[in-house]
Amino acid sequence: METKPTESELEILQILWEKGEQTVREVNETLNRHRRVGYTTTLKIMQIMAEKGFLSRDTGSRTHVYHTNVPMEVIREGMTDHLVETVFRGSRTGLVLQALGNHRITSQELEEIKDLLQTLEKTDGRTD
Amino acid sequence: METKPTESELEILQILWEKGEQTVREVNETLNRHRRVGYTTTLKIMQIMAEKGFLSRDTGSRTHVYHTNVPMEVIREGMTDHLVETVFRGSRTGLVLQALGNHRITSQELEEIKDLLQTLEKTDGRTD
DNA sequence: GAAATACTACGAAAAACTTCGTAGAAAAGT
DNA sequence: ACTTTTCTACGAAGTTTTTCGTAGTATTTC
Repeated sequence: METKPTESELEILQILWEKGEQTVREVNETLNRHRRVGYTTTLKIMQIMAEKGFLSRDTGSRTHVYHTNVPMEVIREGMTDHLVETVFRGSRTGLVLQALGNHRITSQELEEIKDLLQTLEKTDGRTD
Repeated sequence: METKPTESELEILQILWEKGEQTVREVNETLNRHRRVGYTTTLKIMQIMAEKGFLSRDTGSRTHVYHTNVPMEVIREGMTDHLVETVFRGSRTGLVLQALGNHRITSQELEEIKDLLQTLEKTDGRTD
Protein backbone atom coordinates (compact mmCIF):
# COMPACT_ATOMS: atom_id res chain seq x y z
CA MET A 1 0.00 0.00 0.00
CA GLU A 2 1.08 3.50 -0.80
CA THR A 3 2.22 5.30 2.30
CA LYS A 4 3.80 8.45 0.98
CA PRO A 5 1.27 10.94 -0.31
CA THR A 6 2.49 14.18 -1.84
CA GLU A 7 2.01 17.40 0.09
CA SER A 8 -1.25 18.22 -1.69
CA GLU A 9 -2.53 14.73 -1.23
CA LEU A 10 -1.73 14.87 2.45
CA GLU A 11 -3.75 18.05 2.88
CA ILE A 12 -6.74 16.31 1.39
CA LEU A 13 -6.23 13.19 3.49
CA GLN A 14 -6.20 15.33 6.62
CA ILE A 15 -9.51 16.89 5.66
CA LEU A 16 -11.11 13.52 4.98
CA TRP A 17 -9.73 11.96 8.14
CA GLU A 18 -11.22 14.78 10.12
CA LYS A 19 -14.55 15.16 8.40
CA GLY A 20 -15.28 11.74 7.00
CA GLU A 21 -16.61 11.49 3.49
CA GLN A 22 -16.80 14.64 1.44
CA THR A 23 -17.47 15.88 -2.02
CA VAL A 24 -14.84 17.62 -4.08
CA ARG A 25 -16.59 20.93 -3.51
CA GLU A 26 -16.55 20.50 0.24
CA VAL A 27 -12.89 19.58 0.28
CA ASN A 28 -12.09 22.47 -2.01
CA GLU A 29 -13.91 24.91 0.22
CA THR A 30 -11.99 23.71 3.23
CA LEU A 31 -8.72 24.08 1.35
CA ASN A 32 -9.67 27.59 0.32
CA ARG A 33 -9.96 28.67 3.91
CA HIS A 34 -6.18 28.65 3.96
CA ARG A 35 -5.07 29.24 0.39
CA ARG A 36 -6.54 29.77 -3.04
CA VAL A 37 -6.98 26.54 -5.01
CA GLY A 38 -9.11 26.12 -8.12
CA TYR A 39 -11.95 23.65 -8.02
CA THR A 40 -10.64 21.55 -10.88
CA THR A 41 -7.24 21.38 -9.22
CA THR A 42 -8.76 19.75 -6.18
CA LEU A 43 -10.86 17.51 -8.40
CA LYS A 44 -7.83 16.37 -10.36
CA ILE A 45 -5.79 15.57 -7.30
CA MET A 46 -8.62 13.63 -5.73
CA GLN A 47 -9.06 11.67 -8.95
CA ILE A 48 -5.38 10.84 -8.93
CA MET A 49 -5.60 9.82 -5.30
CA ALA A 50 -8.44 7.48 -6.16
CA GLU A 51 -6.28 5.92 -8.89
CA LYS A 52 -3.42 5.50 -6.45
CA GLY A 53 -5.70 3.86 -3.95
CA PHE A 54 -5.61 6.58 -1.29
CA LEU A 55 -9.29 7.32 -1.82
CA SER A 56 -12.44 5.52 -2.88
CA ARG A 57 -15.51 7.22 -4.20
CA ASP A 58 -19.19 6.64 -4.46
CA THR A 59 -20.18 7.46 -8.00
CA GLY A 60 -23.81 6.61 -7.43
CA SER A 61 -25.05 10.13 -7.78
CA ARG A 62 -23.65 12.71 -10.13
CA THR A 63 -21.78 14.38 -7.33
CA HIS A 64 -19.19 11.85 -6.26
CA VAL A 65 -18.50 11.34 -2.60
CA TYR A 66 -14.95 10.49 -1.59
CA HIS A 67 -13.58 8.81 1.48
CA THR A 68 -10.11 7.77 2.52
CA ASN A 69 -8.98 4.28 1.96
CA VAL A 70 -5.93 4.39 4.19
CA PRO A 71 -6.03 4.78 7.96
CA MET A 72 -4.33 7.87 9.34
CA GLU A 73 -2.24 5.56 11.47
CA VAL A 74 -0.71 3.89 8.43
CA ILE A 75 0.32 7.15 6.81
CA ARG A 76 1.69 8.50 10.05
CA GLU A 77 3.76 5.39 10.49
CA GLY A 78 5.01 5.43 6.93
CA MET A 79 5.95 9.07 6.94
CA THR A 80 7.60 8.80 10.34
CA ASP A 81 9.59 5.77 9.27
CA HIS A 82 10.66 7.61 6.16
CA LEU A 83 11.88 10.57 8.18
CA VAL A 84 13.74 8.26 10.52
CA GLU A 85 15.44 6.55 7.59
CA THR A 86 16.35 9.58 5.53
CA VAL A 87 17.04 12.20 8.17
CA PHE A 88 17.98 10.28 11.30
CA ARG A 89 19.91 7.48 9.64
CA GLY A 90 17.55 4.90 11.00
CA SER A 91 17.64 6.09 14.59
CA ARG A 92 14.12 6.25 15.90
CA THR A 93 15.44 7.46 19.21
CA GLY A 94 17.23 10.24 17.43
CA LEU A 95 13.91 11.48 16.16
CA VAL A 96 12.31 11.19 19.58
CA LEU A 97 15.08 13.17 21.19
CA GLN A 98 14.87 15.78 18.47
CA ALA A 99 11.12 16.06 18.89
CA LEU A 100 11.39 16.37 22.64
CA GLY A 101 14.46 18.52 22.90
CA ASN A 102 14.32 22.26 22.84
CA HIS A 103 10.60 22.43 22.94
CA ARG A 104 8.16 23.36 25.61
CA ILE A 105 6.05 20.46 26.58
CA THR A 106 3.03 20.45 28.86
CA SER A 107 2.74 18.40 32.02
CA GLN A 108 -0.02 16.45 30.41
CA GLU A 109 2.10 15.55 27.41
CA LEU A 110 4.91 14.60 29.72
CA GLU A 111 2.65 12.26 31.62
CA GLU A 112 1.40 10.72 28.42
CA ILE A 113 4.91 10.00 27.29
CA LYS A 114 6.02 8.66 30.64
CA ASP A 115 3.02 6.39 30.73
CA LEU A 116 3.82 5.05 27.31
CA LEU A 117 7.42 4.48 28.32
CA GLN A 118 6.31 2.53 31.35
CA THR A 119 4.05 0.42 29.22
CA LEU A 120 6.88 -0.22 26.79
CA GLU A 121 9.20 -1.09 29.61
CA LYS A 122 6.85 -3.76 30.86
CA THR A 123 5.32 -5.07 27.69
CA ASP A 124 8.18 -5.15 25.28
CA GLY A 125 10.42 -8.09 25.91
CA ARG A 126 13.91 -6.81 25.39
CA THR A 127 16.95 -8.94 25.03
CA ASP A 128 19.51 -6.54 26.38
CA MET B 1 17.98 29.65 5.76
CA GLU B 2 16.74 26.83 3.66
CA THR B 3 15.74 23.90 5.81
CA LYS B 4 13.99 21.60 3.40
CA PRO B 5 16.35 19.87 1.01
CA THR B 6 14.93 17.56 -1.62
CA GLU B 7 15.42 13.83 -1.21
CA SER B 8 18.50 13.80 -3.41
CA GLU B 9 19.95 16.80 -1.67
CA LEU B 10 19.40 15.15 1.67
CA GLU B 11 21.32 12.07 0.60
CA ILE B 12 24.26 14.25 -0.26
CA LEU B 13 24.02 16.22 2.95
CA GLN B 14 24.12 12.98 4.90
CA ILE B 15 27.30 11.94 3.15
CA LEU B 16 28.98 15.28 3.78
CA TRP B 17 27.87 15.39 7.41
CA GLU B 18 29.37 12.00 7.93
CA LYS B 19 32.56 12.35 5.94
CA GLY B 20 33.31 16.02 6.05
CA GLU B 21 34.43 17.70 2.86
CA GLN B 22 34.36 15.69 -0.29
CA THR B 23 34.73 16.00 -4.03
CA VAL B 24 31.90 15.28 -6.41
CA ARG B 25 33.56 12.03 -7.38
CA GLU B 26 33.81 10.87 -3.80
CA VAL B 27 30.20 11.70 -3.11
CA ASN B 28 29.13 10.02 -6.32
CA GLU B 29 31.01 6.88 -5.43
CA THR B 30 29.33 6.72 -2.07
CA LEU B 31 25.93 7.19 -3.68
CA ASN B 32 26.69 4.41 -6.11
CA ARG B 33 27.17 1.93 -3.34
CA HIS B 34 23.40 1.95 -2.98
CA ARG B 35 22.03 2.90 -6.37
CA ARG B 36 23.23 3.83 -9.82
CA VAL B 37 23.68 7.58 -10.32
CA GLY B 38 25.61 9.25 -13.11
CA TYR B 39 28.55 11.43 -12.24
CA THR B 40 27.11 14.54 -13.86
CA THR B 41 23.86 14.01 -12.03
CA THR B 42 25.63 14.24 -8.72
CA LEU B 43 27.66 17.18 -9.97
CA LYS B 44 24.56 19.04 -11.04
CA ILE B 45 22.76 18.53 -7.76
CA MET B 46 25.77 19.63 -5.77
CA GLN B 47 26.05 22.75 -7.91
CA ILE B 48 22.40 23.52 -7.27
CA MET B 49 22.91 22.92 -3.57
CA ALA B 50 25.77 25.40 -3.61
CA GLU B 51 23.49 27.96 -5.27
CA LYS B 52 20.82 27.35 -2.67
CA GLY B 53 23.32 27.78 0.11
CA PHE B 54 23.33 24.22 1.39
CA LEU B 55 26.92 23.73 0.33
CA SER B 56 30.03 25.79 -0.14
CA ARG B 57 32.95 24.78 -2.29
CA ASP B 58 36.62 25.40 -2.56
CA THR B 59 37.33 26.11 -6.21
CA GLY B 60 41.02 26.64 -5.60
CA SER B 61 42.13 23.58 -7.49
CA ARG B 62 40.46 22.23 -10.57
CA THR B 63 38.73 19.54 -8.58
CA HIS B 64 36.31 21.41 -6.36
CA VAL B 65 35.90 20.36 -2.76
CA TYR B 66 32.47 20.72 -1.21
CA HIS B 67 31.37 20.98 2.37
CA THR B 68 28.00 21.51 4.02
CA ASN B 69 26.96 24.94 5.04
CA VAL B 70 24.06 23.93 7.25
CA PRO B 71 24.38 22.04 10.51
CA MET B 72 22.71 18.66 10.63
CA GLU B 73 20.79 19.85 13.66
CA VAL B 74 19.10 22.62 11.69
CA ILE B 75 17.87 20.32 8.97
CA ARG B 76 16.73 17.74 11.46
CA GLU B 77 14.76 20.34 13.31
CA GLY B 78 13.25 21.78 10.15
CA MET B 79 12.24 18.44 8.73
CA THR B 80 10.85 17.25 12.03
CA ASP B 81 8.83 20.43 12.46
CA HIS B 82 7.51 20.03 8.96
CA LEU B 83 6.39 16.48 9.66
CA VAL B 84 4.74 17.58 12.88
CA GLU B 85 2.85 20.32 11.08
CA THR B 86 1.74 18.42 8.01
CA VAL B 87 1.21 14.92 9.35
CA PHE B 88 0.54 15.34 13.06
CA ARG B 89 -1.47 18.54 12.86
CA GLY B 90 1.02 20.36 15.00
CA SER B 91 1.17 17.80 17.75
CA ARG B 92 4.78 17.15 18.64
CA THR B 93 3.68 14.66 21.22
CA GLY B 94 1.72 12.85 18.58
CA LEU B 95 4.93 12.30 16.68
CA VAL B 96 6.78 11.17 19.79
CA LEU B 97 4.10 8.66 20.63
CA GLN B 98 4.08 7.42 17.06
CA ALA B 99 7.84 7.05 17.05
CA LEU B 100 7.84 5.19 20.34
CA GLY B 101 4.75 3.09 19.88
CA ASN B 102 4.80 -0.30 18.27
CA HIS B 103 8.54 -0.42 18.03
CA ARG B 104 11.12 -2.35 19.88
CA ILE B 105 13.32 -0.08 21.83
CA THR B 106 16.48 -0.98 23.71
CA SER B 107 16.99 -0.41 27.40
CA GLN B 108 19.68 2.06 26.56
CA GLU B 109 17.38 4.11 24.36
CA LEU B 110 14.75 3.97 27.04
CA GLU B 111 17.17 5.34 29.58
CA GLU B 112 18.21 8.10 27.23
CA ILE B 113 14.65 9.18 26.76
CA LYS B 114 13.80 8.98 30.43
CA ASP B 115 16.85 11.05 31.26
CA LEU B 116 15.83 13.68 28.75
CA LEU B 117 12.33 13.74 30.15
CA GLN B 118 13.65 14.25 33.65
CA THR B 119 15.79 17.10 32.45
CA LEU B 120 12.83 18.66 30.71
CA GLU B 121 10.69 18.24 33.78
CA LYS B 122 13.15 20.14 35.91
CA THR B 123 14.47 22.70 33.46
CA ASP B 124 11.44 23.72 31.53
CA GLY B 125 9.27 26.05 33.53
CA ARG B 126 5.74 25.10 32.72
CA THR B 127 2.66 27.13 33.42
CA ASP B 128 0.17 24.34 33.79
C1' DG C 1 53.68 15.05 -27.04
C1' DA C 2 49.61 12.35 -28.33
C1' DA C 3 45.87 9.78 -26.50
C1' DA C 4 43.12 8.70 -22.83
C1' DT C 5 41.05 10.20 -18.66
C1' DA C 6 38.96 13.53 -15.37
C1' DC C 7 36.82 17.73 -14.39
C1' DT C 8 33.31 21.71 -14.70
C1' DA C 9 29.63 24.16 -17.02
C1' DC C 10 25.63 24.13 -19.49
C1' DG C 11 21.45 22.89 -21.49
C1' DA C 12 17.91 20.19 -22.08
C1' DA C 13 15.18 15.89 -21.66
C1' DA C 14 12.56 13.09 -18.38
C1' DA C 15 9.76 12.51 -14.45
C1' DA C 16 6.81 13.83 -10.78
C1' DC C 17 3.61 17.06 -9.08
C1' DT C 18 0.45 21.04 -9.44
C1' DT C 19 -2.51 23.98 -11.71
C1' DC C 20 -6.21 25.20 -14.51
C1' DG C 21 -9.04 25.82 -18.91
C1' DT C 22 -12.45 23.81 -21.75
C1' DA C 23 -15.96 20.59 -23.14
C1' DG C 24 -20.01 18.22 -22.39
C1' DA C 25 -23.67 16.54 -19.55
C1' DA C 26 -26.81 16.99 -15.61
C1' DA C 27 -29.32 19.77 -12.32
C1' DA C 28 -31.27 23.88 -10.56
C1' DG C 29 -33.24 28.39 -10.97
C1' DT C 30 -36.53 31.52 -13.05
C1' DA D 1 -38.35 25.87 -21.80
C1' DC D 2 -34.22 28.12 -21.54
C1' DT D 3 -30.52 30.16 -19.01
C1' DT D 4 -27.35 29.60 -15.40
C1' DT D 5 -24.93 26.84 -12.37
C1' DT D 6 -22.64 22.53 -11.05
C1' DC D 7 -20.47 18.54 -11.94
C1' DT D 8 -16.89 15.14 -14.15
C1' DA D 9 -13.42 14.11 -17.55
C1' DC D 10 -9.61 15.29 -20.06
C1' DG D 11 -5.69 17.42 -21.75
C1' DA D 12 -2.24 20.39 -21.44
C1' DA D 13 0.68 24.01 -19.49
C1' DG D 14 3.56 25.29 -15.51
C1' DT D 15 6.84 23.96 -11.75
C1' DT D 16 10.11 21.46 -9.43
C1' DT D 17 13.30 17.81 -9.22
C1' DT D 18 16.19 14.38 -11.34
C1' DT D 19 18.80 12.70 -14.91
C1' DC D 20 22.28 12.80 -18.26
C1' DG D 21 24.73 14.06 -22.77
C1' DT D 22 27.93 17.15 -24.83
C1' DA D 23 31.41 20.65 -25.09
C1' DG D 24 35.45 22.58 -23.61
C1' DT D 25 39.68 22.36 -20.59
C1' DA D 26 42.94 20.55 -17.70
C1' DT D 27 45.56 16.61 -16.14
C1' DT D 28 47.47 12.17 -16.39
C1' DT D 29 49.28 8.18 -18.79
C1' DC D 30 51.97 5.89 -22.04
